[in-house]
Amino acid sequence: MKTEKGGAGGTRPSPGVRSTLNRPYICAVALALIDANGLGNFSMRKLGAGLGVDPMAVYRHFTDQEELFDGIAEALFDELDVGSLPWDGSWRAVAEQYCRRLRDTLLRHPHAVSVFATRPVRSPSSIDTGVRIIELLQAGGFTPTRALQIARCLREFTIGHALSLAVVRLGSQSRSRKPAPESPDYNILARAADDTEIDEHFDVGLTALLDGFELLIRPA
Amino acid sequence: MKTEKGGAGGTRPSPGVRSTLNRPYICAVALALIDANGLGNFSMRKLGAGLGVDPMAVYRHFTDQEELFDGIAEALFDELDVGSLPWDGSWRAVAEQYCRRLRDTLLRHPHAVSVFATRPVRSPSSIDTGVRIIELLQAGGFTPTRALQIARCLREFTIGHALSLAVVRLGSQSRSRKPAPESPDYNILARAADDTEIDEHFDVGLTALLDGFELLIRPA
DNA sequence: TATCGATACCTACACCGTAGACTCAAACTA
DNA sequence: TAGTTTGAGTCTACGGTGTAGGTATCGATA
Repeated sequence: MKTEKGGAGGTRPSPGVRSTLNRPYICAVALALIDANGLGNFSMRKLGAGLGVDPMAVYRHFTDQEELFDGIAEALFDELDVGSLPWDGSWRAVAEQYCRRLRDTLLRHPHAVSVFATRPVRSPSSIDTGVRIIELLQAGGFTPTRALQIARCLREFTIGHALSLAVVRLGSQSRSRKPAPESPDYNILARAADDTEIDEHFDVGLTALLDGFELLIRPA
Repeated sequence: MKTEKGGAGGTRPSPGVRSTLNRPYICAVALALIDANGLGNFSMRKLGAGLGVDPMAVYRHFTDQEELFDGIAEALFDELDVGSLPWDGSWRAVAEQYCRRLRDTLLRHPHAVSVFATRPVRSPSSIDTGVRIIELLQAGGFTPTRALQIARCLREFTIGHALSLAVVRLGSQSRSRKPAPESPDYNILARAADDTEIDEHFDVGLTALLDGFELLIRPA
């Protein structure tokens, strides 16, 4: 086991025998492992195995596990494909689509949501997106300060929602199930919950938030 | 070191020489350790040391670390003191105070926010609070389904905000600082950020959210 | 006093992140 | 072409982790 194990490189020159590892590819494999086995079952050693490489090889490309996780968060952000947002439309359309895509992307990787939620993403494309959204909000009539506040609120609501949903979905596979309707524990909360899909409230919250922001520039 | 080490019990009968461990006390010590040293430096062994007890003693009271963290989350929730919320006031007043207190409590324990954010809290007092808030929302004119959705949105926004803020505050102690104003990286985002305290937007978002919800029962 | 249950202790195991020294082939220099 | 450098990947090893399983000790009960 020396030089075969083909497929270590994403877009590297010599495609034949063995291209070198690179950050995006390592992140993609790490994310796939987390998706498949859960964050708790992820380790640098298993990542090495998944890459067909010595565990320490990863440390040539990332100083530590923390930095690897930063890379995974950036990969998740890139999966949004912000470039295809309706940048020509209203601030509201962009904000809505941005939040929806962020939510959908995160929920596609429920085991990795907490990785994304627990660090600030500072990749160029992420910063650039932030700038564009704020410019759009300013063009829509918000002050610079207000625009920044709104952008932060939207992001935090969306991440909070995705994290909460991922936690509930993954937890209900192994944790306590809900009580039967005859039980005294079947209270008003449970009854309402039975009538409500657990993820239906995102639209409600997002709309409320956007409506509320609109009141700031167009008072009723 | 056998039977002294006084102070192992919170509100236990025999206060003299050595009372037994109990869940609330263990959680309180664990939380204090996390506050002091960070989540990454916490371990069951260090908890044992902090309690003045063998590390395995904790396993008499919690089946594993996960369950201990569940207990910590419950302890954080209890710190809210939901009993003293203005339950006689409007749904809006209660919702606002609830979110504010949740936020303040979490930010008092920045290293523990992710512990709270990554599990559903199912303690009786937490469930009871959920029920009361939903009843109040229904009394305010929302349908049961809508009430549940609103409660979830408020909770998720608040947690998302607290998590994001905690991450930024803790991260900026050791991570990259912001660029100087002359730098080409000092873009519109950084400029707006300089004029905006990082935590000033919570009120903006919360107000927008509540305004938006109000539109559902009192259309403009 | 004898018994028992709960509580805390101890040992040990498998696994973790990663520091530091290594091999070895490709790339550059003379 | 011969010699050298560089850098990716390997190997070993260390101190730490969660926790399973067995043991000792103490208070309450019979």
